[in-house]
Amino acid sequence: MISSDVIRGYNDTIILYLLLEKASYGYEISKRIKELSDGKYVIKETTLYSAFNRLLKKGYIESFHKEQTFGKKRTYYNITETGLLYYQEKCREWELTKEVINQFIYHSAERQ
Amino acid sequence: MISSDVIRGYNDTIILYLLLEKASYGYEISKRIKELSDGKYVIKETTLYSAFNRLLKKGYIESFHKEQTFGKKRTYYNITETGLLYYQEKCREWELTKEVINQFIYHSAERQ
DNA sequence: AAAATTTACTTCATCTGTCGTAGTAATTCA
DNA sequence: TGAATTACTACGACAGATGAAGTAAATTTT
Repeated sequence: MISSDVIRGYNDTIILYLLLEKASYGYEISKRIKELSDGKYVIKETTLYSAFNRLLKKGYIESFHKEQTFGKKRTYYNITETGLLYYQEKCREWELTKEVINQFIYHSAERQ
Repeated sequence: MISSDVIRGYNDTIILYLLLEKASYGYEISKRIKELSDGKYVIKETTLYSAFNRLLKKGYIESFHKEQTFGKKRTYYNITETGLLYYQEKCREWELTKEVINQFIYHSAERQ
């Protein structure tokens, strides 16, 4: 299982990525993360919802409510323009981070 | 610059990697990190020394003093057997983590 | 020779993101 | 009808990173 210290700081990015696909809500996002990571990463509920609050405060996402006659009332989230910019910046940062950490990792065979 | 949240939890691994090369001490390790990362990552002093303490407590490194007639007295560190095992585990974890995060990153061109 | 810089740390307090525990409440499934 | 799933919220604790500040010896610059 993946250590939360590594993912830390990338949960926001992961969430923004999923909101780029489409507006969504907590439960759906958590399912999607598990799905896309092949079950290798399961985000904790509290981590997810505290990430939403952080992202809202920073203005990277917006919340709204859909009219719905079925199911429990959900809070949906949308990514904003600044949220997109932040996401893109994080993607560049990730490439850099990968390079740096790779430098200190023993790679079992030939690959970098 | 690299966000500390990502490196967080990999500082220990980075330090262990450098101690695998040879026994070393704080200042030298910090220089080496900067050097090997091409100046892309500079570890903070307090981060480094608190990492040493953590690693000592876990038994992943050992400290000793070299006899020296020159320079200020240094505390040298060695990696232990369990330290090596931990390092190897972290390397495997890193490969997994890369895969997972990559899944949520927009890659500008074709590469994975 | 004095002053500034570099080397080599230590202590302490604060911040942030993660996560455990717990609770609420509606809806769907058996 | 009871259990499980969906969809959250509140709160407190913890760990790692970091800023600020200080110490002190050694080296380099002026």
